[in-house]
Amino acid sequence: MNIGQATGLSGVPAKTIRYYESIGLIPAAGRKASGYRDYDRKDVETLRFIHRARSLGFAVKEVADLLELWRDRSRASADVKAVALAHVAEIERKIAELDGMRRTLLDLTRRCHGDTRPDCPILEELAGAEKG
Amino acid sequence: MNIGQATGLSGVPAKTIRYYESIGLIPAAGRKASGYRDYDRKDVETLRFIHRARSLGFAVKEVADLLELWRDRSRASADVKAVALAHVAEIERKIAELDGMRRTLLDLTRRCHGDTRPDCPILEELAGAEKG
DNA sequence: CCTTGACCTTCCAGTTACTGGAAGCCCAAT
DNA sequence: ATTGGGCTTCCAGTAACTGGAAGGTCAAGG
Repeated sequence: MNIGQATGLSGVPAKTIRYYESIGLIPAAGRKASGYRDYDRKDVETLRFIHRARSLGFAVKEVADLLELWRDRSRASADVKAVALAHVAEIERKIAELDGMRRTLLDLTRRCHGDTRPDCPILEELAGAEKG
Repeated sequence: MNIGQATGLSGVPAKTIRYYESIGLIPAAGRKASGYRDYDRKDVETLRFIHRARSLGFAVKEVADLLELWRDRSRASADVKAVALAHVAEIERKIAELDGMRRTLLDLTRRCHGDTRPDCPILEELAGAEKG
């Protein structure tokens, strides 16, 4: 099938599929006589795997690792679980960071009256607070 | 003062200060006879403002907007508050997205026994689930 | 006076993960 | 024959820096 079909079945945009090929995340697709890339069901399955892994926030490099684990029938499930849990920890770190920002901002906005007057604690804090 | 001093007082790395200058976030610094950039307390104050805004997750473009609001003595505090609240909403959107990933991953890892056996629900879900 | 080391300068390149766009070929249908 | 998609490659741009090379400046020590 053409790249457009693979896109439809996998959810990965054509441009992104070509990009993945260019960085070696997926092997170079076969070609038809026309020069068009040719995909089969197995290729689409791989693309779907990649699409899901990316949507769970795994970096492309991590997806490459997961693909390897996926193809290695002899790997221990503990290896996969370790990768997943490390990623969860990273996600939790990001959430904590964002939550800190959110709290600080909400605190600042609560103290800003938000009317037509010019004085604003938000800017004052950004300008002068010793903490941050 | 030299750029190194400005870095020490503002928390913004020298390379980043030069970068901010190159993109126009801050005006070009004055120069000494030697060609070294020369900063004063006001410059450092601006850099600290930028540093804090960035640490709260504002994009550089948004920081530029905040700097303008900061310098505009006649702006309404409501304008500043609107920017801050919009940013809070964006942060909350990101947190929700990350939390969704986290939940899914924790669900998968709970179902993976994580021992030396090769079968692993994590990879199986990535490979085959219809949802994701 | 000379050297040493820290600090400064500019410029180029790399990072992450795509995405947009231009120029041009291929294919099916009218 | 011509239209309209879909496909090809390649170049460039995005966000926000960061690393590194080559070389100028400055203050201190001998």
